[in-house]
Amino acid sequence: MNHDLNQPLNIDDQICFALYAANKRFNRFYSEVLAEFELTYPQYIVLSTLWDTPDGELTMHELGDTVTLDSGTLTPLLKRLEKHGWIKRSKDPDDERHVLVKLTTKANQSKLSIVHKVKNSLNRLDLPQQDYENRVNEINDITRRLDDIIPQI
Amino acid sequence: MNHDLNQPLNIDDQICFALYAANKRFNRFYSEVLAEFELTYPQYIVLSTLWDTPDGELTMHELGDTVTLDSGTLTPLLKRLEKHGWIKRSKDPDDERHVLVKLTTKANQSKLSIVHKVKNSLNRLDLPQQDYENRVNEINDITRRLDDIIPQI
DNA sequence: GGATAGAATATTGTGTACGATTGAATACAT
DNA sequence: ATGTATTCAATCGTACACAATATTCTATCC
Repeated sequence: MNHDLNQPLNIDDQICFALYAANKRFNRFYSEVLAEFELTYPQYIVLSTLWDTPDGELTMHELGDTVTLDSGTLTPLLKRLEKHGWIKRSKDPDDERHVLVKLTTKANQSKLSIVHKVKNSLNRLDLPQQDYENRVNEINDITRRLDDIIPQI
Repeated sequence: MNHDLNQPLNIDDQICFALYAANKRFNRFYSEVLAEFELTYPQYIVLSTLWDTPDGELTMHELGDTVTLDSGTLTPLLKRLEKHGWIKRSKDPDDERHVLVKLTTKANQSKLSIVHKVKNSLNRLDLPQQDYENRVNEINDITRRLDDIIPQI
């Protein structure tokens, strides 16, 4: 894998190529880190979102809004998470159109060790805190700019 | 789509979530831009790579190295590109294990209008040139750091 | 209160991604 | 020179990602 990051591609495309490549690396990185928990990267993102929710429960709709995924992606992903005992799906008794997604005890108990391992692995990136925050802000700024110019969905 | 980019997720994960989100936006962005040419984003990346090659020809192996994709992804993608007349695949007479991927006349003739449209669309991002280059460098730096810590393939 | 519009999720179809396996062609070692 | 190892590409299985459609439930209007 000797991908030359500085090869003279179309200057205009460089930022998306860079993001495309970096995202694939993170995919591989998280795959390895999460392998022992039998979690994929998108599954971890979903779990993280739930861990950050006060009562660990969201409707599919809210979840989809947060991670920008539609039911076509979320339904099978959540079914896999449920099959492996991370979440429980149930219909909202107040409105049976909604599906409630709730963390299981297993998910709550595993949170610490999973987050710990991810944290330790990411530390090896060795990025100063200030750099780290700047880059997050800059990347999010790009996302915002893209959201502005993409004919809205 | 009211994804709050500043929500208090695990600080350690923020950079990968940011990349994950930004990459998805670019996917959507390029999908719209490339729709009229019946090209997907990864297909465009492959074409771009070939356009940047002196004689518009690479082996699958070289192509895979450049875009970091293996045969499992490239073979079907290239078959689709071939079916739509963008490239021609052929066995290397000197070593029949290699598959040569070559741009067609259609691909060479279409380059200008496709690149033009992409360029114009990306201009709407409205990023100063210096910012643009800095961000590309910073994102590529993250890729390099990840490559360093991912047990090599 | 029954027809209809609207909302949320599920399903289907296409296209990446990638690990693992297979198969064909070449290189190599003795 | 023949058997073995290596190298590529293709194939297979699993898992996203998303557009389009179908399905189910709720709200609304008359």
